[in-house]
Amino acid sequence: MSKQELVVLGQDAEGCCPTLLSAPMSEEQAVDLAKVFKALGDPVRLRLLSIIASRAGGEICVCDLTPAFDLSQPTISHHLKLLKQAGLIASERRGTWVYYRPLTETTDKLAAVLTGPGSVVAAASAEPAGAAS
Amino acid sequence: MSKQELVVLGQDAEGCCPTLLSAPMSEEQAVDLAKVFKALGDPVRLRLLSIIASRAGGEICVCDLTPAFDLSQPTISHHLKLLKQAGLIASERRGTWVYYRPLTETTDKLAAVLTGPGSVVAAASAEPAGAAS
DNA sequence: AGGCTGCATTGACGTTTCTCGATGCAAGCT
DNA sequence: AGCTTGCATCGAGAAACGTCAATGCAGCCT
Repeated sequence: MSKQELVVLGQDAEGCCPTLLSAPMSEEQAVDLAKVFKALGDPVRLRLLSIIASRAGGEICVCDLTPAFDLSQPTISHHLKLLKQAGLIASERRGTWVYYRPLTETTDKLAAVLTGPGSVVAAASAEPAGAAS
Repeated sequence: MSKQELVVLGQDAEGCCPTLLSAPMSEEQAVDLAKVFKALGDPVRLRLLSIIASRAGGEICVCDLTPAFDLSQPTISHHLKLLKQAGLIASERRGTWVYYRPLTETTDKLAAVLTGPGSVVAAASAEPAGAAS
């Protein structure tokens, strides 16, 4: 149970105001947030996420994902794992195939964190949705 | 002139729709976006940015920044450089001191990119502001 | 059962990143 | 001029990361 999906980012432990820009953040907060941003800090993972998220049905089979890259299958699998651990996507096995779908709660929260108090985009509500298993 | 500040993210070369989640992104787009996210993918830089951005006057001297961390001065300087190259902060020298200030255009655009079409936070306008120099 | 296909895990290798002490440079001081 | 202070740059060493071929495992199909 050492490498679980990050649930953080949801409950802002300190008590309030999910934002990077309005107040100095704690070391702990920073460490957790950095994990998610780090997951987004790679072109392959960014493209993977964008492909998964833009999928009409809301999910996509790995078998359709792998051929979109000039990379080996284990490499794609590795990147998917990191995205999953960051709480950005979720997976489900159905028969022989594994399907991935985006977790928009996480990206929404990230967007809120990036939105300063004086910003064009006002930080909308951002209620703590109960994280799934 | 090899290591300039990233201006990207501003003009979406392909033509439209600054979002990660509504359509697959090009390799080029992904590479540029990844640089910014990578800059945010470190706890120290995240805290640096949050301290800089939450500063009332809009700017802060490096001399006030360094003692906030258990790191050497060169290390802080290095992280500030990366944040600057990512277009997240800007610096100005005044006399002996160097002051840093946040570039909220960049974080705003990141937030927009992270906001999917069906999201709680609607992708606000996001008109292509003329990029500075 | 035996074999095949889809995906994850392992182990290895080269590259990048983070950190430091040492040094360099610019600006203000005596 | 010399000294001191604030910040950046330069190597160097350790750790983390991205990638691959090889292997493992689960679920189908004869």
